[in-house]
Amino acid sequence: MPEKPEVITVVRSLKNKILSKRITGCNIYWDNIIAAPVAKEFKEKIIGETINSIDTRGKWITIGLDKYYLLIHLRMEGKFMFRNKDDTIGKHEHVEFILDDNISFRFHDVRKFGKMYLILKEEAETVKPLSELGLEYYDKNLTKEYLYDKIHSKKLPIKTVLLDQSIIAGIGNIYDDEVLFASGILPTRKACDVTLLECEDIIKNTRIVLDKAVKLGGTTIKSFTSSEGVHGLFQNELLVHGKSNENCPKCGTTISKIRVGGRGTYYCSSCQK
DNA sequence: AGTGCGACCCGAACGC
DNA sequence: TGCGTTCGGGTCGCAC
Repeated sequence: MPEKPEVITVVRSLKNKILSKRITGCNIYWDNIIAAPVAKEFKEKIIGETINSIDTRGKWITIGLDKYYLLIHLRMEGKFMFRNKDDTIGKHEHVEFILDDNISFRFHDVRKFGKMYLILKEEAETVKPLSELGLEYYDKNLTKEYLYDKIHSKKLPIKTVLLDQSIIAGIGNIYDDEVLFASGILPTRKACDVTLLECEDIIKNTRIVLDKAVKLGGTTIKSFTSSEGVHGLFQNELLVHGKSNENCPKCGTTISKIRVGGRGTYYCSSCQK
């Protein structure tokens, strides 16, 4: 499930493939991937635009065109494929951009959960989805005071609150578990019971865990590959997520699995308080 | 306003 | 073996 480190990895691998190319054609095979504007309009507007930049904002890929930003969310299994213009469309290829070198740049998503928006550049920061996003994990403004202020009145579990993209953008289910383990905090603790000092720990560990994951090219579990043939290595570094019935690497206690806010959650009942 | 939950999807894993 | 059922994952939008 692409979270921030995986999205950064995808963007890195896309840069030398699509940057400065012009979009000469667009085909949409599953309309629901296109969140806005409607598919027909999306297609008409994007043709003729040049790809000037590629970046990330939260878990969104932000592709800077001439007049628009193309925003792409991979959700669980979205990935990109490069094919020749006339190659057969695969079962899970839902959107196709023809580039001016006759390469077909395709969005592949088994679950069809991915989303794309085409938004006027000047509106990008003020309309959904980017307007709803909180701070990046590396943002200097992400301080313990910021986090404490955002969460100290919330009764939801800390795990759930860290998944809230309007507070810190980019943490998903996997890194959430890892950050809370590193911080020694039970995922079920109410956010309002988390202290200022613990907020500092959470931020520090978020930076350590996500930076390391970025260095290793993200986590490859299930079907995530950043782009064709690109595999991350961070799955080897996971300490608790997906480790139910294995031993805690710190104390040897069996790792527990529960559901928190509907999400599979892994933790050590001895190390996390 | 804050919170909870169904919808969106379909392959894999599971149960019988 | 083969069938039917459940699960998971991020985000949106609706209901309370």
